[in-house]
Amino acid sequence: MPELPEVETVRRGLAPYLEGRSLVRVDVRRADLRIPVPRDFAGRATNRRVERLWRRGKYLLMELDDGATIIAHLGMSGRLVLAGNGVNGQGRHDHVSFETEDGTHIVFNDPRRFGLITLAGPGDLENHPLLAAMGPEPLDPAFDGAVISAALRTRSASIKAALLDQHVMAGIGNIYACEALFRARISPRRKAKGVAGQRAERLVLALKQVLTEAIEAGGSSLRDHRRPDGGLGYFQHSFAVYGREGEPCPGCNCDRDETGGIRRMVQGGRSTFFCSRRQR
DNA sequence: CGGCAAACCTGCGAGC
DNA sequence: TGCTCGCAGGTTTGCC
Repeated sequence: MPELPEVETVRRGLAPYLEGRSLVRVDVRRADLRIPVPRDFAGRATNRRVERLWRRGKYLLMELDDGATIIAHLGMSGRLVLAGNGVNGQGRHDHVSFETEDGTHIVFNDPRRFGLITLAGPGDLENHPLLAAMGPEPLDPAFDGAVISAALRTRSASIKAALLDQHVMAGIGNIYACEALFRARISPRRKAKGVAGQRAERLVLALKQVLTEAIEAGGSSLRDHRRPDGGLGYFQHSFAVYGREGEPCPGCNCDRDETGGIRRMVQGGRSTFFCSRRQR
């Protein structure tokens, strides 16, 4: 499910229930996620207070009062939801659950188990292998044309592939890569190193805008994404190209013919949606 | 380094 | 109704 806006939506939804609260009970019902939940996970998290719920790229991070940090990634199908919204903590794919001191139950549910929950000890987060090499946050004010140009300058891969590479920048997935390239009018086939100057400026602006708008809309609910309260995001209604193969291009209104309309191609095994007339 | 395919795992919709 | 196929928002690994 989750790219940066969806993870940020989850963070915002859960923060009021977690920040400043102690975890009085932690249950691991299934530990064989993408990387195994550590054996001592429940013991190390129980009776710790959550100081801060924050996000790095697509990772949700729960900083605990002993300096350790719970690391969660939702993979393709993961959810972190408040119990009671169709999830009770006992379901087939309810793998980990947390209960806070005021009786709130939060459940990590992930049918495909591409997600993970683990824990970094005090001081270990910065060097944690999952996070250490991650690129900059696209919504950081310091993320600008110069930063993105420097990150892309050495990359001969396509710009679409570069956007999906979490070492280049953090949090972009297939949907927002397609949407940002459309807004920036850049061909997904263009070499990443060819995105500099004005193109880089347009791309930075497009990324910031599409991510911000998506967060404001509560993310995109296609198959799996739910807000922590069970509610739907609705940014999917604002997609310009993603999943719109065969439709007229909303930018130039070109219709489906030799050169126009929204087309789908496969890059690196992932679908790319684009308008070859508008994106160069 | 790059590009690609496959692997991880389950569910869903389309088509027959 | 029921089966098979293809596809899915992510990431890693291995091969050429």
